[in-house]
Amino acid sequence: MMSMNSKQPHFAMHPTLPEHKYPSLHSSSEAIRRACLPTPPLQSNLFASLDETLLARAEALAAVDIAVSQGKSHPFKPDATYHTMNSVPCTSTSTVPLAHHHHHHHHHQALEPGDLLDHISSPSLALMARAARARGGLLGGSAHPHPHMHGLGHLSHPAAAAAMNMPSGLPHPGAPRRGGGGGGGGAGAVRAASAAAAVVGAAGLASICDSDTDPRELEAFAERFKQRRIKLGVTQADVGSALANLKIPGVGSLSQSTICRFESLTLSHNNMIALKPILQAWLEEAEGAQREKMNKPELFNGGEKKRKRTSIAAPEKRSLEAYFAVQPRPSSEKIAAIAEKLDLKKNVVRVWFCNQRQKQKRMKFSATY
DNA sequence: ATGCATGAGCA
DNA sequence: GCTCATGCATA
Repeated sequence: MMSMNSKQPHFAMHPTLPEHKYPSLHSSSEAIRRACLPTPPLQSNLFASLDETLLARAEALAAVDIAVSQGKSHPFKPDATYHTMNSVPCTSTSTVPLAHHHHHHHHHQALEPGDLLDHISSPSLALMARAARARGGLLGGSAHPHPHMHGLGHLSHPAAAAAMNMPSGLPHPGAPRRGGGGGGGGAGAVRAASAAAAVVGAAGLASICDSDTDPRELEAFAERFKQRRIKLGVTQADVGSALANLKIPGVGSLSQSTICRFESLTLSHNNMIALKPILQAWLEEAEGAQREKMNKPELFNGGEKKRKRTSIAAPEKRSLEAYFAVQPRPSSEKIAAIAEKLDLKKNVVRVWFCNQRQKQKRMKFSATY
């Protein structure tokens, strides 16, 4: 009972590419908070059980974290906006990889994690930190052909793999556009599209070149895109649904969210690279035919059930952040414990951690220039 | 503009 | 069960 999608068949091509991901870096607030995350004073002293102790400490940490953030005037803004500005001479031509950054270090060692998370901890923490760092740091124009490290490489197709040496992007084919209600049109499938594009290369969209992978180029494009889009008087949602009209094989529509994220570079590097050619194609089309705007009056459905967004209250969120600082990847048991402690559904907590991790990986590099 | 969520593919 | 790309629902 819940979502039924099937609005359209998913394409079975998995483009997937195991690219690497770039460092994450979020910017502002997060960076700040991390930077300032001082040593938590640890004031909690009431423990009943191990879990309780852990939780209490983590929460205490959270409190500290908050205090610090607030002091800076920032409670905690997740992904901030990066804005790399252009302090760089932009040499976006192949060979010029940018420096990347792997700044990914947290330092909440002030409090011993091991201490906190007894079971999980110690060794695992080190490992994870390492792993996280390993994947980070690339991007830039550097062509670091990572075979694929963690679980990302869905490179399953030899053909695709062979075809793509460059960053292609879009990993999976399936499209989760269920429920339809909403807003837009729902039908797209960019992923497949990009796969196709990648494979076919210059067939339809622009071929992917080194320059396309340059973060600076992406940033510049995103900016131009937004500017021109606005000039055309088109909303993000309009762009999303209009993509389906491009009839690019495999490319369907995208949501306002995605367009927004593209413009603000709140997407992963690979995702940015995959979407760029598609949006560029739309932009050219739209500007070419600036006279007609198509609207798809395809409104439909009226009886789907709407998803209700669960909202995690501030206090709980703070606790979660504290846990996250100590252990970004809690075990199932740990998640269950946390969920119970915070009186949240386990799945909600699990998803929260997933999303948190994903956020940390978004583009928004802080330029290491 | 973002938070919470789904779902595909992979391990 | 994770990662990733995306999306609905919302503030």
